[in-house]
Amino acid sequence: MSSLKDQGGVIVNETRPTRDVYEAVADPTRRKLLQLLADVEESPLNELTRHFEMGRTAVSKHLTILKEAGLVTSRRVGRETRFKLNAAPLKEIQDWVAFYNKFWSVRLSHLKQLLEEEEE
Amino acid sequence: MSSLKDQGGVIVNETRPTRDVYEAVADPTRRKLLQLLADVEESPLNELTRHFEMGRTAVSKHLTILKEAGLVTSRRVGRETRFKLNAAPLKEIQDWVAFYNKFWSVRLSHLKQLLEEEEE
DNA sequence: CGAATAGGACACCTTTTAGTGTCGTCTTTG
DNA sequence: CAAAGACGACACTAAAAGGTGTCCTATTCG
Repeated sequence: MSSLKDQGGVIVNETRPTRDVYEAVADPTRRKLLQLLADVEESPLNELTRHFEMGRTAVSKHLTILKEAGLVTSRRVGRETRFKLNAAPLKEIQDWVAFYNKFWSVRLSHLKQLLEEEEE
Repeated sequence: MSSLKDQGGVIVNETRPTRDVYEAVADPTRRKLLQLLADVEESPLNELTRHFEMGRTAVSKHLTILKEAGLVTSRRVGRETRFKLNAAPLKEIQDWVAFYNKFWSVRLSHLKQLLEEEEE
């Protein structure tokens, strides 16, 4: 499924993302996985699973989804599969949310005025 | 339904969010709704529905979810219900994603080196 | 007033999600 | 080399998500 093209180089672990990054990040378990991988920079499934109250299979599925979104890469090392964070796709979310920044700023300036008028 | 507790406070249109903002934003339809509301600043269900290829009921459900996440507020005006953007809860996402910023920055510094070696 | 418009409230359906457990295979290690 | 460890691949399940259509009530408007 995911082609491992290692041409001289660097990561290239997956075909371009097949899964919406917003969706990938919607689940708390998956956010926690990203967090864990941010700390250790590489970790096998077994180790990751230890931090959750669910089975290995479930965690594996979550990691698959993260991979589909391009948020993690994996490589086999001996009998274990090591996962690694790839935060780049999160840029899409950052750009998206940045647009709305102005709205909650504006809102705060209106707020004082609002409070002096009334409440609903 | 939604209690208006104004205890010394601010905004206050809904009981505190009962729905994960990440989840609320995971659906493309709901992101488009936020977009639409960003443009017009207030719009009735009927008008919003016009921009989608789904029934009024479906759009209404999406708006309910956005409300539960605190991302929109609504008020009845005559026979219509007008919805309004409240972007503030998105701050949580912004803060969250900001943390990962450093990871793709690091990546970018590797990129230049990468480009000088080859391209795919 | 009566028709049309806007929308809430359900009941219902199909697909996806998020889990589980089991089995087989490869890798390590005593 | 045999047992244990780490996974991938299924098959399966319960619940949630994302739609639909229908009915009923308020509100507007000719």
